[in-house]
Amino acid sequence: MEEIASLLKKIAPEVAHVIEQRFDILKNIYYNQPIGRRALSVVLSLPERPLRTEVKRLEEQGLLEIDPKGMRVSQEGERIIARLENFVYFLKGLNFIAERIKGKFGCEVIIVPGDSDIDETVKNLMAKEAAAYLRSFLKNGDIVAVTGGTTMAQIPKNMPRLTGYEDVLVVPARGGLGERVELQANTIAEELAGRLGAQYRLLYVPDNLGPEAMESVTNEPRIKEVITLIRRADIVIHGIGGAEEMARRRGLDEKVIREILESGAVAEAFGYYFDCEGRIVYITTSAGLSVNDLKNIPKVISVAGGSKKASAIRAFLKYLRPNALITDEGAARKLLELEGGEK
Amino acid sequence: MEEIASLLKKIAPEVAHVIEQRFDILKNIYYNQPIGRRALSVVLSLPERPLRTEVKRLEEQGLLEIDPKGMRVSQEGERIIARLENFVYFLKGLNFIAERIKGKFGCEVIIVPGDSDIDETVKNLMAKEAAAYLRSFLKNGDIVAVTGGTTMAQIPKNMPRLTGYEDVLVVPARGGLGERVELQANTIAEELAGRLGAQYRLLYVPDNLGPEAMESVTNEPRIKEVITLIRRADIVIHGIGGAEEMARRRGLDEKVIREILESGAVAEAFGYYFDCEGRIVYITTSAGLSVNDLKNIPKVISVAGGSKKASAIRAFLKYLRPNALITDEGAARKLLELEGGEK
DNA sequence: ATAACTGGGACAAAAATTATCCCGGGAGGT
DNA sequence: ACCTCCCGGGATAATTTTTGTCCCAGTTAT
Repeated sequence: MEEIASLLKKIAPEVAHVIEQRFDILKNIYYNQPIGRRALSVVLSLPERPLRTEVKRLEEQGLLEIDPKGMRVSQEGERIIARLENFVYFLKGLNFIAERIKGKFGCEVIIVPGDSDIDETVKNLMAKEAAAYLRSFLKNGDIVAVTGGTTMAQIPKNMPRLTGYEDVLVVPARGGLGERVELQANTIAEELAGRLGAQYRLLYVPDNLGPEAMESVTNEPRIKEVITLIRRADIVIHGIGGAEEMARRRGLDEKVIREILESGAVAEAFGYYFDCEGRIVYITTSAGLSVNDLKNIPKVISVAGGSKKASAIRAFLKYLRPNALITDEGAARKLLELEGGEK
Repeated sequence: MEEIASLLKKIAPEVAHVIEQRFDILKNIYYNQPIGRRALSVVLSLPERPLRTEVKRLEEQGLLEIDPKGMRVSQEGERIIARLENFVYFLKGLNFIAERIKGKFGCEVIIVPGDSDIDETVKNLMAKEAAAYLRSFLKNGDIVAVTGGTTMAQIPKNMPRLTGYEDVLVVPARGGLGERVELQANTIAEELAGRLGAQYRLLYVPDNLGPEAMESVTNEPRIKEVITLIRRADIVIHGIGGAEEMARRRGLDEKVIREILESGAVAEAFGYYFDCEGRIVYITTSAGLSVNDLKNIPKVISVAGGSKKASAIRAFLKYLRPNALITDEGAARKLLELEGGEK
């Protein structure tokens, strides 16, 4: 596969673009179906007419079904998407990039093609990889902790319904995050447990309580029990955010935000803010997993993509080496660029 | 490889065409180098301007070197050609066709892309395959018999210079064929022996001698010895010709030609003419291997291509099942067509 | 010398691609 | 039962790309 990709790039480089583009189109239809020609042309930022020719070709190949409701990918098209993603991976030389990142940061690296800053559906690809990766070693008895975020929210949706994981326990890594419900860790934990046919426990603790309020809440027996379970997690899957974006999404005070940013924060994970050297510069008061606990957790999986997040990812990786990083092409390329520029 | 080819055909069928065309171009430059743009446009029957754009692309990729003497393929280009041929094989679905022919005729089938009726260089591909196939089982002590013909003539040229075959003996399958010297069995035997570093014995006996003349010639001790060796051959590599074409090339009388054709002859091999059912309808008087001897020869390799020869190949295969058939796309497709039409 | 190649450049004609409309129809919300 | 919105498909004109066909200067083999 890898060899053919390089062969193709040599003999017909323009062709690579065509294939990548068709993959993008197919993928975007798949995750937005049914969708119309014009709406699609907007999300792909591709002129309508060229899109139309492309779509027509795909339809002729039987990969697309197209009726007055809009376009959908056919069963055959679905099968093609998976194989195509794999091929595009090599076509873009992502295997090479993954190898280099692995060399620099010493963790497993999985890269999906695309840039989630430009194309929302790329998050689905990352989530699918995360789900597949989790599944590859998940066993009964494991405790899985998850965080919130847009990419994390896609993981349950990209996990097939399974059986045989009745003794798995899914928990949120930390308390409520003041985000939209569907992006909260609690929601994601519950949904993931649903897909796995597993148990789940939730943790409702507001962020940024005062010290004594926090104390009294965490001493509630039922809450205390959940926190204990969380700290004993075998697997953590978490997102990484940009510092400013996350601070705003959590509705922090403008003053606090300025303070955080002035201290050099670029990344956020688990409610901790990191500067570009991976130093902790601010902590959101919250219940659940602290980053110190991470060292005792056998399997840490970081999931984050988008070229704008590259520096955040880099900062977090400097703080902690996870077992695996699942990211996208946009972030991966930028990450290498940042690293290369420094050396 | 096969899977990627089918993937590519599904997702971007036009691309397949581009790749096949570039392969054709590269291949034709390789076998005719150095060659100019215009001359190439003639042998490819491709308009000059499109060819020019293609050539420019290939040059940009470093596959072509291009100077005032003409175009040549670079070292990298050479490496690409081999890999590309293999890929084009699957892209054209020749694996599938080979399987079907094998099923119908029960012999190994090797198909190379292209049609030697249209593109002369395809004969080189067949010859290269024949050479590689021969090499795969040739061992010291073997006697190899070869016939004449345009495709056969390319075999020595596509055989690398080898050592370790000092005890191999290469002989012509039959006496002189009244053809141009470079296409005669004797010449080919000598050249092949040269490449292998092997021994060779030649056989100069004119075609169509009268019975008593033939008798006296074949009783010559030295000639008799060679004929004995030929009959003991372990491996025979032979071409198959169209009946009319071969009769003319041998300079037979117009009257005889008409007679042969009227008896339904479509194919020629070893000086024997076959009708479309594989029955022998005419025999050129000549010394050497007779088709009866073929049954005692462990390894028979038939090499012939070009869509116009499909019916000749079919006729010969009905007469005798060789161990392997090495042919080209044009003949293979036509062959299946003929078979399919009958069933 | 000269004839027959070579690649590169130029340019008008033709073809394909592009952008941008409009139209009739069905779905979903009201 | 309506009304509105989005759907695919068709049409058209402007624009870009591709195509065919020259000529030219240099190189090589005769």
